Amino acid sequence: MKLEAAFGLSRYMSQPDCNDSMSGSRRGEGSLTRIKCQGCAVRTASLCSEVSDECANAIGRAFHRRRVPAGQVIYSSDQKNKIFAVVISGVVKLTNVRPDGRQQIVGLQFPAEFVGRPYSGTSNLLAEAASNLELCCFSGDAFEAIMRRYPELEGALLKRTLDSLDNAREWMFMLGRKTAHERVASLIYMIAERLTHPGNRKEPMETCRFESPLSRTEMADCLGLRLETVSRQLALLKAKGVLASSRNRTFDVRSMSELRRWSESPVE
Amino acid sequence: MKLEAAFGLSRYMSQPDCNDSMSGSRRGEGSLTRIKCQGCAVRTASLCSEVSDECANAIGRAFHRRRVPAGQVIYSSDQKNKIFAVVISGVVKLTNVRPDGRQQIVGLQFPAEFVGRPYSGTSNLLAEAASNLELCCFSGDAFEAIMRRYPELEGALLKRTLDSLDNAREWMFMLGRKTAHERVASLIYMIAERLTHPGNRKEPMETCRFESPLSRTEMADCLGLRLETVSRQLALLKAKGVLASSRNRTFDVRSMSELRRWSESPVE
DNA sequence: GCCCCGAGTTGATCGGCATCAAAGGCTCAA
DNA sequence: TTGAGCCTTTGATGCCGATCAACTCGGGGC
Repeated sequence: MKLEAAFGLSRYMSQPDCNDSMSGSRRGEGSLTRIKCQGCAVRTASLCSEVSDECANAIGRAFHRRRVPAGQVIYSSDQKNKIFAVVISGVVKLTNVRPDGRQQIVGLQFPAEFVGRPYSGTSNLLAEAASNLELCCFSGDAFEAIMRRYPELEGALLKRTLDSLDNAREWMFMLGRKTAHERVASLIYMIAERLTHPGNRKEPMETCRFESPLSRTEMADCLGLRLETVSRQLALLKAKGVLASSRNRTFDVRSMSELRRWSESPVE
Repeated sequence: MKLEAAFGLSRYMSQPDCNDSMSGSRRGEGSLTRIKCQGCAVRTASLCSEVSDECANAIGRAFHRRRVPAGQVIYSSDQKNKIFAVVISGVVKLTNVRPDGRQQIVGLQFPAEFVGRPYSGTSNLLAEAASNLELCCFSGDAFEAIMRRYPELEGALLKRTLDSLDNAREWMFMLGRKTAHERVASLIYMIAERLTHPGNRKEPMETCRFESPLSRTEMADCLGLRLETVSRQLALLKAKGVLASSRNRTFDVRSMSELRRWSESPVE
């Protein structure tokens, strides 16, 4: 018997704010979590995999699945009710937006990664669905209660936050010191790597093909460039044979090693 | 009787690698930590203030004080023995350096802040003393042992790591979207704020004066600019009356509110 | 088929910061 | 006092990416 069927995609409603009716607060024996999470595509890579069974059960009792269409806001700093989530599929973008209209994408959360800001900080970020999403969501209260009860969860979050910080600092180098050509190559390389190996870091395939979660404007907002510049640099990479010509959002990487090389050498 | 005297600056040796002889592993009753940490300038703001007495005692038993002269490396990614520390005084810079010579400063750690990367990640950072430092140091083994024994420490670290991530993301906006003029104003504002209010965030004074921990080259490496550009933008800020003319590393801010305004508006 | 609309591409020009160059100022030592 | 060496400032010029503008492409509605 396939347990996935009972929790498969067909059960999700298309309304963005509807919760899966099987989730919620019904008290469960230990095996409930096992059943609920069995079909989860990211269960071996997400933070749930790092905590004790008891903590995992508490998580299993509190989450609800949610689908979010591309473009919809997941949270913004001006709303009070916090939300936390693990990305099941799709990509979340974190944007720093200013009153004068300038904006910078400061983070992308891929499947198995965590979304949300515990201990409300000073940051002023907007989290949006870059593509259609499936999320494993927690209300702020529920998640914080679990965190207080199971400090090990803080440890798991700490590891992931440190990884995010490493990523952010790598990105800072790009924003401060790389040329436009390197930036575009870096972004495509990063997306290819993280889309094809969610959660863990393996050697990437030499060729790959994927749908970009980002438009040209969004790529530019990631890279500190304008969309015209992104477009030109993509044309250059195609001319070099690193990318194959394909439709707008479809990327066809012919050589990941070449792409990586271009992402680190300033000359054209 | 002044306890500070017993642990005052006069006891520090000038050799960078010498440890304070009073620190170390002598088993202590609860009050030992209280005595050792009593004179600590950052004890109310650092992460030690957020943990239980028992955990604080374990920390108190494990640390050693260390002075580090400006310019010296604290840790680099190629060395295996890890180190962790709380900054007592001075500023630590975290630099992302590449083989081709390009570099970007991706973090500054001020007094009361934490230095070190638990759970060794993928990042390739160099931590150096930007100014003369006093550190409260832990060996990698000692610190990780305490962390395993007292998970609450992970919670305290999580809070600080999340704050660092917020800071990094704010900095990413600067690197991606601000003009040279805004960048220089942002940096001076940030340094002034953090130097004059170590640890906590209050409204800054309208005027202030401080010694910069950074040379022009280092400021440029923070901002993704060249040192000549930094110099020109500083001249502009002086011409506007936001900064008063003073010697190279002495900054004399005449109006923090004006400085903040210039750090957010793209026009000159 | 038709138009419309938004996203992306390509071209022409502009401007801000980098780059190259030289001079000023401070510290230290002889 | 003088000169060396380093950091910083200031000036002249050039280039990369921004900006403005026109065009192409593809999809959807009628």
